[in-house]
Parts: sequence; C-alpha cells; structure tokens
Amino acid sequence: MPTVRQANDTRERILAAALPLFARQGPEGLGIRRLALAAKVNLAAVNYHFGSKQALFREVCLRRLRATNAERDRLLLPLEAARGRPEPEAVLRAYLGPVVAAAGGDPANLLFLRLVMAQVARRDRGLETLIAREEQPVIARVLALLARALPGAARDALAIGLSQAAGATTHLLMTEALSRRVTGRAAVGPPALLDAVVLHSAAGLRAAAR
Amino acid sequence: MPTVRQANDTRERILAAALPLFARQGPEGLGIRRLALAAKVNLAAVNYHFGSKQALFREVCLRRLRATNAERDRLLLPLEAARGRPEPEAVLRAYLGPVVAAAGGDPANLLFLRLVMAQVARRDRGLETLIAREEQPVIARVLALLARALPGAARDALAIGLSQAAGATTHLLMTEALSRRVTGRAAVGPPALLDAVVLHSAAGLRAAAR
DNA sequence: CGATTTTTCTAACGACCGTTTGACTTCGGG
DNA sequence: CCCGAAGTCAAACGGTCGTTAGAAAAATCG
Repeated sequence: MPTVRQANDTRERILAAALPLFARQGPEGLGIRRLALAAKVNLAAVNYHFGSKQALFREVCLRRLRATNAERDRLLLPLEAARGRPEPEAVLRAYLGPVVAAAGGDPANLLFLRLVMAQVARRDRGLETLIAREEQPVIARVLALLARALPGAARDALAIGLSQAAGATTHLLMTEALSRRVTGRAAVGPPALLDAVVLHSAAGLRAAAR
Repeated sequence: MPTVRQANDTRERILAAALPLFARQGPEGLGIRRLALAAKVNLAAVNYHFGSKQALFREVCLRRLRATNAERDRLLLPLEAARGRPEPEAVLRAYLGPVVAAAGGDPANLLFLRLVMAQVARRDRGLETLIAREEQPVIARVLALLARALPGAARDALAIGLSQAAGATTHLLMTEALSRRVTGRAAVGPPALLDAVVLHSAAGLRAAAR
C-alpha cells in the first residue's frame, strides 16, 4: 500500500521548518544539515521524504502560492457575481489585498514574498513555471473584471497596468525599511500601503484606458 | 610606493568577468574558481586584488550604481534649471529612463538589475547601505522636482508614489517574459515600457496629490 | 507471533567552497 | 646591476555541501 501508514509528522515538521529558513537564506544558502537540526529531524529524512532539496523547495512554494490564491478566489467571487461594472479599486483590492495582508500578518509570509522575488530575479525557471501555472487562472479572472470595469481599455494595457500594480506592491512591501531610510518618509502600515497602491494603480489604469 | 606599477589588467579582467557571473549566479552561487577560470586569471588573484569575494562584489555593484546615477544626474540638471513647474512625466522619465535604457541596451545591465533586486529581496545589508548612500542624493532631487510639479502633494505621498514607480519599472523589466506567459499579452520593448510606466505613475502621483 | 514494509539513523562518499601559504617571477628605482 | 616591492602561481588548509548505502528500529498485516 503506497499511502502513509503511521501518523507521520516528520514531513510536516520539515515543511514547517523549511519555510522561514528558505526565506532567510535562499534555496542555495540553506544547508540540509541546518534544516534537519532546526526541524529536529535526521539528516537523511529530507531526502527520504522529498527526494531532494529542490523538490522540498517546490513543495514549500506550492503550499504558499495556493494559500494566497485561495484567498484571492474568495474575494473575487462576489465581484464576479455582481451585475454592472465593478470599480477598478475593488478589483485591485481583491488581487493585491491577500498578499499585503499575508505579509503584514505572519512575518514568515513576508519572508516568503522575499524568497519568491529573489528567485524570480535570479530566473529560477522551475519556480517561474510553478508561478505561471498557479497564477494564470486568477490573473485571467482579474483581467476580465478589469476589462468590465474599464471598457475602453486595450487588453494589453490592462495586463501591463496590473503588472505594475503587482510590482509596486511587492516593491513597497520588500523595501519599506530601505525606502524610508532613503526618502526620510514615515512608516506605512499594511492597510495604508494597500490604500496607496490601490489609489495609485487605479489612476494608472484609468489613464491607460483612455 | 603603493600605486600599481605594471600595466595591471588582471584587476580589470576580474571585474569584467565578475559582473555577468555574479548576475547569473549571485554572490553566493558564484565560485571563485569558476570566476578565475572565466577571467583567465589565477585562483589566488581575486583575494590578492580585492581581499575577499564580498569586497569584489561591492566593487562591481558600486561601479554600476554610479554609472546609472551619473546618467540620471545628466537628465535632471535641465529640469532643475528650468523655471516654472515641471511636468511629472518629465521627472519620472529622467529618474526611470536610465534604468530602462541600460537594461534594454547591454544585456549585462539587465542581469545586474536582477542581481540587485535579488540581493535586496534577500536583505543583503551591505548592498542596502551601498544603495542608500548612492541613491539618496538623486532621490532627494527627484522628490524636490516632484514637489514643484505637484504642489498640493504631501511629501510622503510623493515618496511612496516614486517608490511605486520604481517597483513597477523593475518588475516589468524583470518579469517581461513571465508576465507575457501568464497574461498572454504582447511583448513590450524598452521605449514602450517606459511610456507605460510614466503614464501609469504620473496618473498615480496626480491622484495622490489631491 | 513472524514476516514484510516503512521509517529512522549513523557513517561516509565525492565534490566544491573561500582563503592562505610560500615559493617563484616580474618589475621599477637607486 | 641589484634589491626590494608587486604580482603570479601551484598546492593545500579546514569546512560545508547534497546525497546515499546499509544497518537498525518501528509499524503494519496476516
């Protein structure tokens, strides 16, 4: 029987310990020995349960991506159900809100966002295809809603505007401390940050729509 | 005499070979042996000329940051000299243009942009302080110009808007291929990309200014 | 229980890491 | 020309890396 027999918590302990460590040190910087020590698990357990460090990395990423997208789905459904044209602000909020909220909640989520951005910057093709597969349906729905909200806009303009909104959000989340140091501006909490991005990008989308 | 005696091109060869390799593999992923091989230089030369891999990394980063900021300075001067209030679009173009142009020109520049973003995402404190020191004067000038362009805006709102513009630019540059794959949109060349960002963020700044 | 499968664990493999040592070569200035 | 500084080079240092082989333990099932 190929299914798990005993109450195997070793897998879970590895997954739980791996997220913050991967986020802080990257998949190349994290040694399996350190991970095994942190998870209170034998060194060979990682390779036994996941096959390789890379496979574990994929598993960790997949879990987080799905959690965020499930929340986005929950927020998009009422917008799609409503008749009439939605407000671009509401669509942006449904798309960006879960990321901001997650990063502002559990600090591990902000670390994970950093991890993803670092890997994307380094052209981690495996993670890129993982992201493409997981995000594609949500982004298609968001673009459809934006097309309803701004009927005059070209599809490509909306896609580029949405990409800019995503980039602005992740940039603000990741460089909060650095940006404050450089510009001397005050700190921005997650709610105000989301407000700023939604205001900014909704205006940008409207401008591109005309 | 502590100055260089012979026509020492070893240093330059190392620096030239280091940039694309650092960009592709990151400072932790690049081995000194591979670098020495690529630069056609003895293994010990890196530590002899730079002291350590980290010091070499800082040197490489510093060169690129200064090149970009010199170009920004060149574009900002006429805007600062002009009387009357500048257009936000022109200010954004002077700030973001050199990055877009550099990334669209030499492919190594795009790689360097990726490298910087990856390191910032991973909280490389050394690079963060380097960036803070190099960018601070330019950003102060850009913010001053934006304050002149949009007199009604709060200083912090401009700083956050500018940060969003920078994030949108780097995001578009870095995820062009991925974003196209996910959204199905057409490719965007550097000039059109800059146009889109300027249009988007100028509208965002104006919205935040009111 | 005995047999079989699944999981844990120790030990080690081979490879690569950044850095250093010390001898060798090359060079400039007195 | 010779001496001391600057540069180059082969070799090795002590570590850490991901992964694996194989024995030991634990759990499952007839």
